[in-house]
Amino acid sequence: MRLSQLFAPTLREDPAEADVASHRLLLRAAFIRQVAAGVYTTLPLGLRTMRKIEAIVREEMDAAGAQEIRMPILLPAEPWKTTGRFDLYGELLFKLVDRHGREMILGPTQEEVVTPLVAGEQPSYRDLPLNLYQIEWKYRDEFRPRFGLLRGREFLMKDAYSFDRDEEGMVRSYQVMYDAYRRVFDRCGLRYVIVEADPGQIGGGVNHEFMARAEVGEDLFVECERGDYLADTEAARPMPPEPAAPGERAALEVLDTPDTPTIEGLTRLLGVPASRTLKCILFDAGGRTVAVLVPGDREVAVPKLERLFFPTPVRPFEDADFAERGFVKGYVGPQGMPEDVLILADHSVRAGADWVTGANEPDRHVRGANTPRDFRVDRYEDLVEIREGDRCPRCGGTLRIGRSIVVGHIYQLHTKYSEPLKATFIDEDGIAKPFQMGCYGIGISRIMAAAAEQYHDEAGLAWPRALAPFEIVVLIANRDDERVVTEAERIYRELLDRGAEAVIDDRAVAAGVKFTDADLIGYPVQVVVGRRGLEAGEVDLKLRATGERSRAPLPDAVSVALDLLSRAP
RNA sequence: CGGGACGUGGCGCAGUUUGGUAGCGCGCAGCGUUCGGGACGCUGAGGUCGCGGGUUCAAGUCCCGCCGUCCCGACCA
Repeated sequence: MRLSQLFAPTLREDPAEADVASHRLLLRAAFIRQVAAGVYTTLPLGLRTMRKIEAIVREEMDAAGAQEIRMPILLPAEPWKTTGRFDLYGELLFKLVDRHGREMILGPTQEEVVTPLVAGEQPSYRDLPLNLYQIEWKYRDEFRPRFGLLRGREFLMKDAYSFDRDEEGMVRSYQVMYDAYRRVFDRCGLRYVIVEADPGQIGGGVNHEFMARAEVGEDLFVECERGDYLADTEAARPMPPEPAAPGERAALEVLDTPDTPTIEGLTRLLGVPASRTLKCILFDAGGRTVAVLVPGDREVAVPKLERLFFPTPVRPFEDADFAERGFVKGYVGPQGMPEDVLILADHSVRAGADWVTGANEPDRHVRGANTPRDFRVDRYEDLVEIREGDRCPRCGGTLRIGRSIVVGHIYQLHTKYSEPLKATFIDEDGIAKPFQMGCYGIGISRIMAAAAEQYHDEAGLAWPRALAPFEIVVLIANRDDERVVTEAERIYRELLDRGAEAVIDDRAVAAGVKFTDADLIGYPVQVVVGRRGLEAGEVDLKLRATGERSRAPLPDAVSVALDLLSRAP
């Protein structure tokens, strides 16, 4: 490719709308342009990088026995109502109505399409296992698109779906994908971790997230300092603390605490640490009242609670609920809870005693609350949001929190979709059974942004070889010198002949512009052909990743450049 | 959806406080000089100041409404 012909309008200054490095640099280096909030055009350079990611994914998916198909983006809403995801996704779904008044959506994933597709062929157990995948645009009407490609409303995703006759097969298919995913992210050169995660709106059971480490990442994970535990913060379960030693307990005492509905106010008024207070948070789970107890310095992890009640929806009490069900907002305590209220406590509550908590009347709290004397706990569960410093569930070591970008997520779905969609196969015993399914996503466009986050410096992008739009740039430093141009063209030709993805910067711009653009776009290797070098019979080379510069005699320029490329990350 | 900010040539910004000729840098076009890390001179093109309404002799500037974009939060791959 000749840069004089490439549509690559680089920007000299940082665009006003971009904040994070990947967004800023992908715009400046002419990989993408914004069209609307969370919607982007991919320019030639960006397209090349994205296709490299696609190619890696295709190769690994095909090698793992998956078959590529292409499904529509525009989908009827009906099957989504059948599986319940129409309401579950809610506002996050892009919805539209066609001229006949039919409800349609733009697909955020495609379980509702692929499941009937496979079931429609009335397959036999002999046709299984089956794994179908596609690489297509996905749509989610995010509340707040941000960080460029990292959270767009339109994004390119590889989604795969496995169909098995039994759970054992499904787990096997899952494992095959798990291994394929590791190869994909290894080949992309990403620094990543694999964690147990929360299934979110896809639902189902066992699932893993592949998280690219990044300071700007929106997803938090915990890792043990000793390296034996990794988990998404939403799924992480800290080691429960030691139960409080048995012994004498304080008497229950009612205190006047006017105008202190918050833990913060309470600690100030009474001079006790928040960890000695007991938070009693009320939820509604399908009409039933659920009280959740956690120490005052901790937060309830709502996703954990939701999983406990899945598929029954759980929501926090609203103001009206308090009044209707006879609770005093800001002064709720577990003592004297009605029998039909389910009281759940986090394991950490076991570690405390003589709690300060709400008295269930306005402007009053109690001190010295103890279970089972003063209140009951129906069940102890893991219900707190994990935080830095919690103990590792495996070894008791200290847990740290890291930030990351989720680039892949795989799920064991069991019959979550096949059952409601009545998607069955005929088993060996002649009986129709629902498929055991798994689904597997990779954010293609997000990988490009995640890699940009991991591979950049002040000067611009510095792609790992596998993702670079071009591998080598041949830079003509003196365009007016015929010998320089001739040599540069010769080196460029030879590089192409030897299979390198080379580009020649033959633009009629100052050499400085070419250097700056080369650093900004991030070709792994730069070959500079100029008068100064030619006079010494040499070309200059630069390895973008390290900034390392070297020289090579003219006749060896091509092989030295290729050698340097092979050393690129 | 709650809080905040912004919207002025292609890009980055000033001008809005105190209403009165629409500016700067970069980029773009032409000519000349330059030519190894974003050169220089001269000439030139390019703006319904996000949109609509209102106040005023007069609105980029004041008022009202809307739209768009970004940041924080809630939510989420």
